[in-house]
Amino acid sequence: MQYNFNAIEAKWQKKWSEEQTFVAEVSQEQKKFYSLDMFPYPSGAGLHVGHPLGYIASDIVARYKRHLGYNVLHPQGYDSFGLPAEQYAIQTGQHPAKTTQTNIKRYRKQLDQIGFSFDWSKEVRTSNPDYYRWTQWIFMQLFNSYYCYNTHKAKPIEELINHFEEKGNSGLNVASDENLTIFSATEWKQYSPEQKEAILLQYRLTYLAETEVNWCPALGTVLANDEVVNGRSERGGHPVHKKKMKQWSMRISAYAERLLKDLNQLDWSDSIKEAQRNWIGKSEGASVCFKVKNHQADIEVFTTRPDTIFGVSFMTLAPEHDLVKTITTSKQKQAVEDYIEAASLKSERDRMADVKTISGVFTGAYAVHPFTQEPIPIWIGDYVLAGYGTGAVMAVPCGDQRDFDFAQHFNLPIPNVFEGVDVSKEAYTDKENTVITNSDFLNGLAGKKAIKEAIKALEEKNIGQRQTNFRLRDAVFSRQRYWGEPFPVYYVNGLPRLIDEKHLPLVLPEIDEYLPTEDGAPPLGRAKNWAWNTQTNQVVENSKTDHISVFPLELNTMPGWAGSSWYLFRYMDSQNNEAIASKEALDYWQNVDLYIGGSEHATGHLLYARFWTKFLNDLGLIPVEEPFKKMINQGMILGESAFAYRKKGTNEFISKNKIGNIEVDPIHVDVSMVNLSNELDIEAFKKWRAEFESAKFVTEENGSFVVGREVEKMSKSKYNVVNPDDICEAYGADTLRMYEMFLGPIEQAKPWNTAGITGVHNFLRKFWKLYHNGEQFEVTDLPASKEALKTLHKTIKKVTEDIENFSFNTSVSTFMIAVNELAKQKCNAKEVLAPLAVLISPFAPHIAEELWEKMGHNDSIAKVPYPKFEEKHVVEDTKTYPISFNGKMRFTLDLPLSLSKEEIEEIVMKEEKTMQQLAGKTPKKVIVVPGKIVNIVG
RNA sequence: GCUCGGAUGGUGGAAUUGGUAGACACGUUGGACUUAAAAUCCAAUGACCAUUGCGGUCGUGCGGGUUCAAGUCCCGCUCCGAGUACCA
Repeated sequence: MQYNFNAIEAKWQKKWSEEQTFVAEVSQEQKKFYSLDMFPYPSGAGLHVGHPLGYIASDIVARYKRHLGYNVLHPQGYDSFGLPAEQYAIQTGQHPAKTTQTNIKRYRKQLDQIGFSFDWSKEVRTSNPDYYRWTQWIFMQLFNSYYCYNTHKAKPIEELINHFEEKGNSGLNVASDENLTIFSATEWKQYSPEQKEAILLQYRLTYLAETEVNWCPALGTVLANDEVVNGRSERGGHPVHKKKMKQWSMRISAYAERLLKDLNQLDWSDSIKEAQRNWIGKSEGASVCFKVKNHQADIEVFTTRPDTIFGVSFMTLAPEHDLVKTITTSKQKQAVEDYIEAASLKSERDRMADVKTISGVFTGAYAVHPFTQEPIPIWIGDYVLAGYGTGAVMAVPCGDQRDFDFAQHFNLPIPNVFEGVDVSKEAYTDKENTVITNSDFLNGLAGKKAIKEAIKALEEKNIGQRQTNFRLRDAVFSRQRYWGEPFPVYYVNGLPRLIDEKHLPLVLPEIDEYLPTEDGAPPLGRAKNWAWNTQTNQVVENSKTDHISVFPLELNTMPGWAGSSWYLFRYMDSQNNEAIASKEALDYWQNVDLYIGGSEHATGHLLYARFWTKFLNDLGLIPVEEPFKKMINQGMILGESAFAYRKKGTNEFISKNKIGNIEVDPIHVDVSMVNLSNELDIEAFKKWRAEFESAKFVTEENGSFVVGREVEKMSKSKYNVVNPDDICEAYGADTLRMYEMFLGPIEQAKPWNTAGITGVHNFLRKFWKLYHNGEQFEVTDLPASKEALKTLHKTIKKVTEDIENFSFNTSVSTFMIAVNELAKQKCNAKEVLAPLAVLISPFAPHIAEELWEKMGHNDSIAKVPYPKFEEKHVVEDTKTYPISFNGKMRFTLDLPLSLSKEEIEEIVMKEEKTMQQLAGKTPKKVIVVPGKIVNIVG
């Protein structure tokens, strides 16, 4: 009988959906297991073959846990706000909601076709008002909270107001902006409501602040670093420069210590935890205050090496540092301004990455060394970043390589403060093994002791103090985009007010074009109805704005990570209209037992979700402090990107072999427009984007246009996406599932390649044939042979271990070996074949269901108890020993496992082949490891 | 640059604690079946030397080291991938 996978798979997918096989409800009698995937962004390119890799793995575990008797929550949804839909809207004029809807439909069809055991009744979409209502609600809770360092918890802002009313703002140990003005209770009471609100914003967990952005005047918008290439916009090649903008920020830095500490309790890979540790970047040291000569100003720096303070020979400020303009001398003014202008064109990443080009300008001003009172020249240099620490460093060239390089480049002195160390060629950065010299009271001290003494002196002289710094910056939360959650905020006299909870969701308004306004306001500035009437609590026409009862609404929207920071809780009770989820559901499902997704989210999504979880826990809204207990990071399935090369600054494309010395920018082209010989379909390319319609092409002699290829992340923005649909069609979902697992370790990245898929497909056909005799289904009730039972139990053991270790590729191999063996043994005993079907059902659920049904069962295989491994079927009494000479295996010998070390040695030494190998020589040593190996050393 | 990964046959990969390197597949080659093809089945397949058989040498990105024994541990590199704070 033919293995008709298309029919079988359609049949069972329909059945699972009709019978709601995988719907999970809170059940106090059953232990829970929450298996979650990072939900997809429904891109126009469709689900690509990289997505299912993780989904298949989590589905295998979900199905496996059901066999073990767990109540499994395994939901799926869509991260459906985001830039690509908006970009598409700009290009085509279609509403992002509409294209998103279309894309979701396609994703759903593709997901269904792979046979996942998702509970679709719990689906969420971050762009649904029913969902983002709660995202807005959480934003409001953040706005209404501050962070107390004494209790290590977020607290209602009212408590802070009470404190202000009683004691002013001194003596508080709470998270806030820097540069606070200290006020008394009396002063607080005299402040106007506007002044009070401005002060409170300095404490709220989400607040407005001036932040630097990449501003592209031609596009009238802010660009991600990603979208800026060599100081120009990726789209259109327009100039981009740094600009300060007032934006919402999230005070994640308040949680830095907890985010760091609680990593220890997570069952995540060490590498991801390490990445988060480094991202949070806790460093201990001191803040030091340098006076500026002939100015009132102070420059504050943070250093982890206060012990080297006598090695300071200059200071470097970020070009954007506030003081630069005031301290620069008239003589240096022009040079400094030019430098600032040049630096504003560079991206932060370029500034960090480019250590070879050393640049900087002297401001003409001097600081005063706090101990020696010597003047220290103040420079600006783009290796110092404004958003980092205080945006200023005390440069110690003998102890820091970047400072050293800077000093050497500009001929600045390099005083040595390390005893017996040569610093003429490079800086000496070892903290521990050094003794300080040329440093007054620090002379002769070493390591931690020197640091401690330095800090003590700084504190005594009141010019600095011990300080713990975090690299983690507060997260900018505003986007100048249309397709995101609107802020539930309106402005009274320029200060933010929240609309009342009752009136959520604040629904995204309609606009005529998805572009910024002519005067550079975000797209929501185009909305005709985007003002808030505080009388009726409704969105009304902008023209009604009177700043008395009708006020303008916020024009920014929230970033992509807002909706994904808490979605795991919404799945528990996704239809709830009263709360993010019911208490009952939150208490039962707790948090995610297994989270599978890419490690590229290591420091983005995974940190923000932890932050929001902790915050919601602080408010008592959820019972857990961490969202994801265990996580597995699937390696990326990489795509082969295609590039067309555009001559710099033109709209002329040059075929790969014609480039020669011409300077070109590589531009991603959609892989679907490129054939197997790497030739581009020029007509399709021209139609692809308006800007290419008038492009010119330099082709090869034969008229073809050749593109470049590179293996990269598979991503819509790289236009290199390959879909799983064709594979399901040609080989079936079970084959796709097993093939993706067979490709290699789940955590390892690999380029997509379908070369081996027939092997897996053939395996499933062989598996099917085990249960058949020619055209007839044939499984007998006769007892199985000893060998067959051995094969089965060996397989149970290995596959189970592999699932527990997330080593799915080796379980597929194990199934292949089992089927090869059972086929050889001509086994068709139900005693073996029934448990085998259960064993394979997490991997290939459709074929397993079908065979299970044929074996006479009416119910789904999904919740059938997992087969039990029995040791007695697999015990071995002999071992094939490798006999090595000097570590090289020469022959093998079958010996009983019961033999002792001495007995083994005796037998081996008597063996004729041993004599041959030794050729009359006496061995120096014989190493016998029973059950493992014999090694004879000559 | 910095942070985190990775590198094993022609290809994807396997190898529990350091203990027979290359399981399982793909591909290739040869054979069976067939009028033929497909499908299926059987055999060989790391490289090199030898080949009548027994065998031997080299071999896990590169260079060192530890060990009776290293793909695995240590030190130093090279190349590739991811992240780098507005792609998601």
